[in-house]
Amino acid sequence: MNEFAKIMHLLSDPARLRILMVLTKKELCVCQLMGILGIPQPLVSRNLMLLDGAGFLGERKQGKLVFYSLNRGMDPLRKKIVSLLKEALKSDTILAEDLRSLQDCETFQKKTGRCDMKTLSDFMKTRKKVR
Amino acid sequence: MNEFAKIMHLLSDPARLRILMVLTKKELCVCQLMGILGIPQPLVSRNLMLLDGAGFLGERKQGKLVFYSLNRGMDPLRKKIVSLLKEALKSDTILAEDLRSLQDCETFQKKTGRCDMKTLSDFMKTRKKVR
DNA sequence: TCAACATATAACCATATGATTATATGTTCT
DNA sequence: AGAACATATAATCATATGGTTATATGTTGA
Repeated sequence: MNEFAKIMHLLSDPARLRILMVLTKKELCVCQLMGILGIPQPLVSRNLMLLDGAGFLGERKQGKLVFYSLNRGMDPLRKKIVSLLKEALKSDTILAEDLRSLQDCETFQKKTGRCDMKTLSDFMKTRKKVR
Repeated sequence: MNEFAKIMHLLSDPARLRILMVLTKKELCVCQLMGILGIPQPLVSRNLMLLDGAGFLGERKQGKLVFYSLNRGMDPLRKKIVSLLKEALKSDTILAEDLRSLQDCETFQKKTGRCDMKTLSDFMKTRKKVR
């Protein structure tokens, strides 16, 4: 009961929901998540730790970067929860915007080959203004 | 996104989860819930209001008593959430204990025909000691 | 080794929340 | 109408949490 309540609480924060949903689509590092979601780095990190600690994520280090992704080996309950989230947020406007930002971030990186916080977050800011 | 996060938060409290799960089995009034869950009345009331306000419950007044039950007309999302809760808490020990208390409460009321807070909550206390 | 960078952790504050106590509302029965 | 009772609401307090700022850790490359 209490364990399940804790999972629900974990998923009661929009920032964490957004992170989880974006990671559903693609493995991402912290700086990418910052840029895509427009959330400050310590907050992204902490929420990643929380989601990771609850068994939802996996991580992979590559040099300076730490890539987070959906944990492949989630237990059935968590899998069901993630399915429910996807379904529930299928037509969510904020998530839709996040996924567009993800696209933009990818094309930017393909062009520039860069993944540094400053360049990326500056780019994402201008991008949001353009729209 | 934010609306969904609010639903998650609603379900992040053990007391509310217990209330919702017990109401899954049977329509109950506030005093019955008090006795079964061992939760003080204002807390039961407030949590019922919250669950009701979020569309999970229906209520029916009968004299002094207010009976709450699962809302039949829940939207598909909420129905899925409730199914998930049932599944997730299928073998939860606290819920199992609550359901036993529900049984005891029913047999007590069949015998005595009473549903008053004092008698019921006194009985439930002795019952818990007996076990 | 030092500088630059990505990420993690710590410290802090304002706010939100759950639990409790007290009180109000509303119903039944005499 | 008044007493007894069931439920709802208000007030209060301690705690937990999200957001922010500052700092620490760890990696890369000069």
